Amino acid sequence: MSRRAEAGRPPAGRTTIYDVARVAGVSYGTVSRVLNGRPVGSASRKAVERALTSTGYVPNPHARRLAGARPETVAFLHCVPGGRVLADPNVNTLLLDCLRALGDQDIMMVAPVAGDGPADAVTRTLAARLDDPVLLFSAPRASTAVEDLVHRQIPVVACGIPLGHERRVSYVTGDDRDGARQIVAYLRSRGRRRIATVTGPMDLSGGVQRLAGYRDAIDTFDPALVVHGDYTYASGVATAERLLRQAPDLDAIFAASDMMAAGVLAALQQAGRRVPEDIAVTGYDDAPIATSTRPQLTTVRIPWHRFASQLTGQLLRRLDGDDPSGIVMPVELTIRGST
Amino acid sequence: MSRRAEAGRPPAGRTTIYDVARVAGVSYGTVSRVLNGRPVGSASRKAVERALTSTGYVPNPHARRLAGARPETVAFLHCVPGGRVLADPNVNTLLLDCLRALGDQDIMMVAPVAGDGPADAVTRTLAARLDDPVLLFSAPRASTAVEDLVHRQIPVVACGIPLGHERRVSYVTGDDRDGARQIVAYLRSRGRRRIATVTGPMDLSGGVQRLAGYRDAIDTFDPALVVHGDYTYASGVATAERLLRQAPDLDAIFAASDMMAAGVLAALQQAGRRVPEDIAVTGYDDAPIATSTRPQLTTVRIPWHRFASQLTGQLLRRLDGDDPSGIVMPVELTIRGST
DNA sequence: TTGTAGGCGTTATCAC
DNA sequence: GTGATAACGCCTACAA
Repeated sequence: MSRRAEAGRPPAGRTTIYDVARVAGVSYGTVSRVLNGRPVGSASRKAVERALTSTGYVPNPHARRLAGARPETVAFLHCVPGGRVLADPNVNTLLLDCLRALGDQDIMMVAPVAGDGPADAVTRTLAARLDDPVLLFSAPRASTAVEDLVHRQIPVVACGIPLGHERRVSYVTGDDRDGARQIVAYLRSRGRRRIATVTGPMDLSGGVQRLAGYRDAIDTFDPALVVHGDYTYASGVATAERLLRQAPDLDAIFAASDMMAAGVLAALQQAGRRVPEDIAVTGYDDAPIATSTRPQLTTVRIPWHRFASQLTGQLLRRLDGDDPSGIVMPVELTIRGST
Repeated sequence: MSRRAEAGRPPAGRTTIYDVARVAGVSYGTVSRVLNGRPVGSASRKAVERALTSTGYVPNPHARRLAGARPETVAFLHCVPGGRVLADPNVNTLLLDCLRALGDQDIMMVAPVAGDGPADAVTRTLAARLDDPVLLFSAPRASTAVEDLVHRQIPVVACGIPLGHERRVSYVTGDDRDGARQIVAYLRSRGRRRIATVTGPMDLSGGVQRLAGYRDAIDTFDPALVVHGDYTYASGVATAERLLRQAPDLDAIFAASDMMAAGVLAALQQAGRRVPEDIAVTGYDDAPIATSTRPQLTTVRIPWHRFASQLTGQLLRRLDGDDPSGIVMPVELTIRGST
């Protein structure tokens, strides 16, 4: 006796492939073939299609997965504290593009919902129960969540290099080191000599690499010219104030994100310094805000659309069984009024 | 030959219940029993537990579902235009509570991710691919998404009465009609005679019922005293301005949400009307904002915590196979300075 | 082109 | 208590 019957109320089981087969007068194999677009005689095909709509058949995704079909949903995981809100415009852009591309493949995106708490703990909890392939954003080096996902053999594609897991998860990243190098070199070419930098988080590849590029390009390294931010506007304001105190003679600030650069701009204005006359300012990302500050930001443009398409490409490849791999996108200097 | 093998790389199949059984030296039935907390001899149990950790076993949720196990994830569906952001503080509160309660049952919550577009179209797209039980917020009367979910026999629990589907989806709602009645009656008892109302959307039960309660409680109905909002602050501002124009002699405004009431307050101050001296204002919900306006809002308190626990209760019952049912929560008047 | 036997990893129901 | 053994719904070789 089926459990459903045992439960004591109308069977009401969803209609299965078998029901459809019976109605159509063919074998269930044929129905499956129609469902998967395999060659089928036009007579049977027609019969099946009729039966399909007349019975209101809906496939059971679990049975599908169990039988080895490709996952039809991917999870979007953003490892930021209080991470439910998509404050990051870059992520937003990427997300929309990916959504569209995945939709074309009949794959939907889903985001695990979490309460509040320490970022890593929350992320880990979420990851622990995930079963779908994961699109990963902002995973810090120490993330135990990634560890867990990899161990459970869940395909992961990261945006940016997943520090500590470079070989086990696929990723797409901009060439951060080169971008930073370019922009700092440009500042020097314009005569700037005391160039400070506001870095991103040092447990994210972007933070590390953009700092590395900065060091590549400057002449002599002065610790007083380096302060650490977290990509947010607020941290741009705070770090700029600190820089002005500890290195009042600086003549340029390279912020590792446009959001921070905007904060830097605000702080400088507050302090009565003129941009770019007294101090040149640059950002990174070419986010929407880069053109709405005043002056507009010189920055490094990341090709977001191609970036997104590479991301979904990586994801689809992993779904098809390919091994993890990394892709580095070239970036390009974009000069505006802030320098 | 399995597709995995066919793909030409190490099988690497996740460890199954069979593997565990082999390692533990018991039958896989026993492993399953341990996994599900059924009675098992302490010797075997110990062996299984050891094997479980030594093999790093992780259950396959699809197989589980297919075999009839209870769903371990529910979907959170919010039918608002551009619905990704949780701007609504009430929803937020409910969500956190539900999250916790469901977590206790080892159920996780997931939100389908959508791009932009007309609310109903987006919602429908999302719903169409959902397979988990759904926690539904703000579903308008005409929602085709609900139609689809119900047809596919997916358990749905709504917050508020799902107009048009009252009998086929479970719900929890506050007693909106009674709440509105109470608050308007209170206004009258304080001598107010020209009482206007800013309603919620008329395709949501809250909008309809709170208006009905208003009509129950007033003396004579004057269409000039009724304007429609959409629960947002902005609509509170706009509708208040309209009311002042079309009924300059009003002496009270009952807004169907605290957010709108806050907007009304702002508009009245702008217009130079004193609250409560010239015009009394009330809200609905007892949202956080109700105590941060000035004056604070007289409002109708919905017992959010009990509400949330009823919501998850309804959900769990549906998961256990119970039929859909509705629960109406009593509400209570909360008097503050705005009246 | 079409039907049929496995198998995917669990749960639940049997006998033992 | 414990071990076999059917489901669950679908996909895919393989045989016809």
